[in-house]
Amino acid sequence: MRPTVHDVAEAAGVSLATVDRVLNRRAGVRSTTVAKVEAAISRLGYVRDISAANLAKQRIYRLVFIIPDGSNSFMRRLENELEQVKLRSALNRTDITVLKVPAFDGAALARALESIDSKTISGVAVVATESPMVREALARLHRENVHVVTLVSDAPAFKRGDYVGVNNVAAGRTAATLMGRFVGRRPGKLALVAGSMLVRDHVERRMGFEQVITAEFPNLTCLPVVEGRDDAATAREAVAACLSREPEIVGLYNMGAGNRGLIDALSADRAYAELTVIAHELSDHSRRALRDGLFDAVINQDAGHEVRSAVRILQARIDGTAVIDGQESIRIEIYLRDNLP
Amino acid sequence: MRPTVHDVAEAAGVSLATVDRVLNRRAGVRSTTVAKVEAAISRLGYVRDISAANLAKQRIYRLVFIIPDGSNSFMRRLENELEQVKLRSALNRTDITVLKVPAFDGAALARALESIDSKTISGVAVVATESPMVREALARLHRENVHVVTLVSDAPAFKRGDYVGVNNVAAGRTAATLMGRFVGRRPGKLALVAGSMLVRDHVERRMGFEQVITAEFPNLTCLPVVEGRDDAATAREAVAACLSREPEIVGLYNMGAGNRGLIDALSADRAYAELTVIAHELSDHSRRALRDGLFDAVINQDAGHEVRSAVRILQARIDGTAVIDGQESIRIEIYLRDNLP
DNA sequence: TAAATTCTGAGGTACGTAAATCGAAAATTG
DNA sequence: CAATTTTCGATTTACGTACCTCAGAATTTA
Repeated sequence: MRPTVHDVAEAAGVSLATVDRVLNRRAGVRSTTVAKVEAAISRLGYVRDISAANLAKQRIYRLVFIIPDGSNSFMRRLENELEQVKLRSALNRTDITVLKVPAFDGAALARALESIDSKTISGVAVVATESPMVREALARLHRENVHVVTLVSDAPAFKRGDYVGVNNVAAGRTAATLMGRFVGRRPGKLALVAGSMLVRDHVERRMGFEQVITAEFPNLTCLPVVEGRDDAATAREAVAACLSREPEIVGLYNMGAGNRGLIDALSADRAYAELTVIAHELSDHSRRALRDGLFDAVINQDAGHEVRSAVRILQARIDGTAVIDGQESIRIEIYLRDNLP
Repeated sequence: MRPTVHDVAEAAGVSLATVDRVLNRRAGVRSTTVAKVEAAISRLGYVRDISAANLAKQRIYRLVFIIPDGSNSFMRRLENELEQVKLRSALNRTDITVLKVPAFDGAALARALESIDSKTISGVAVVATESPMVREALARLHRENVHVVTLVSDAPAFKRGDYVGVNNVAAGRTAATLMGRFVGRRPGKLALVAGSMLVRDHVERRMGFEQVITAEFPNLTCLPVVEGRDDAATAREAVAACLSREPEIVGLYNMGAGNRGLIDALSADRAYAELTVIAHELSDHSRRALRDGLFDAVINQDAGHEVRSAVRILQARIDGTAVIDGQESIRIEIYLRDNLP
């Protein structure tokens, strides 16, 4: 049977109240007495029963998720997964509020962060944009003991919280290796498609991609990035124009959203079936494209995993328990038509 | 605020004891009264507070994991992950017992299953071998309300539990697509290495692999399987012999354990660096081989994820709560040197 | 209608912890 | 040494649920 506070009190030769004061770091206990209690705790191997504690405490994990508004499909997937988690959140004494802020707007993000009341909120997960105001707002939260995880886009200047997401440079490198290996030795050009080069993710993916292509596949050259602006029609036009302009293209890397437009453009001409196409984000569209042979590989990060990880990490930080690294590390997933989940 | 049993009792116009009887399916409640209570429950959206219930119930999730003994490295990884989970299991009121049984021994497995006391054990996770005795033992557990998940190797005849693991045919197909695409159009032979063809996983992976190679890469032919017997020295000898015997080999697929021997054999001759090598299981050895360019890709299933999933699923079945499919589905992971976690 | 049986209510204790009060004891200060 | 402050003990209530008892009400059976 697990030892309880009563056992600890008895073993330490103090009263239950004192054990409680030590456990909850309340004042009014001599340091020698603290030591006695802690000795008893470790001697007995006492661990606090968190569910009982939370029951007594009437604890509710009040978390806030801040994600960008707009049409970015990954953000919409995150939002959708958050809804799923919210449906089950009552079971875990967890209350999640989702705040949507305009994308690429540091000031708006900072305002959202400033609006968080550290009296009632104990954890924040945020898709961070870099800016001094944001940094200061995050620092304020940290000072006021609100735990923070940065989601998807790491804010490198803020090192006091956890990061949930992938390394996008590595994701770009992964795409490049697949591209280079799939294309083979023949020379040719590669078309790069991005939603917008304002998105940090896309910048990083491109960097990783070009690094590897340049260093390891000298037969291939990257064309300037085509911007699809997160819109199917625009993406379709842009890709179609690029493909007809450049007959030597052997491969295409879509580093962001806009798979639908890309698929439309590729479906237009049967000759394009020869192209090696690598895209990001597993969705209904990209799954079908994989099955149909239009896409050769899809790089993905699991939005559901990210949301659940963020919640688990925040809960662990609030409870003061350990996080399981293996469980919370987000993978750069590679999908071919054969290993679709 | 969440509604409690008190609220339900009041709303239904009955006493707390009656609500309790309905909730816990105790006898002695008229069906009309049951209906009244259930109406109130759904009207208020009452959900039982599981941690409070478990506290009151003094519930401990007593789980048994049965895994094969022997040198299979994936099983040893499972065992290791189980140890990690056990370290944290007190926090979750979970008590895990690990039983090791001889590999490939249906009778021994059946005996282990029969030894499980359904009075004290509420969930079993088992790496199942197919056999009538095993099937009967699993059916007994099901009859006695012990929840079962089959781990890694699905026992197809037993459909009353959950499955945690990957589709190994699909894993083999994935390896084949990578192989075919990486090798390119040049003709050649492929060496296949297995631990032992007694292992169901390896049989399935081979089937998937050969399916895809035959159907889609006519330039490639698969050589007969080389058996490494899960032993580094044996594997090294067998692979080296095969490689020197067949000069036309362009690729090598190791569908099971024995990466260490394989790496040794490949390191012996610099000419082998040209080979496309795809292996299973991400370990220190295979990571290094990936980094060094000796391996081109590694297919992996996350042992930690599988163990944690099995535990979560069993807990959910015991509590009668829902399982989150996206969280519990095990992925066929592809690792290149660029996306190593 | 009486007797037997089935339902239901009221109330209690328990699980392990949190948090509070209040008085007593101990330590520190002047 | 007295006055003050700090430390500690004993006890209580509460969280939401489980499970028990016992008496009384409602229903069914004889």
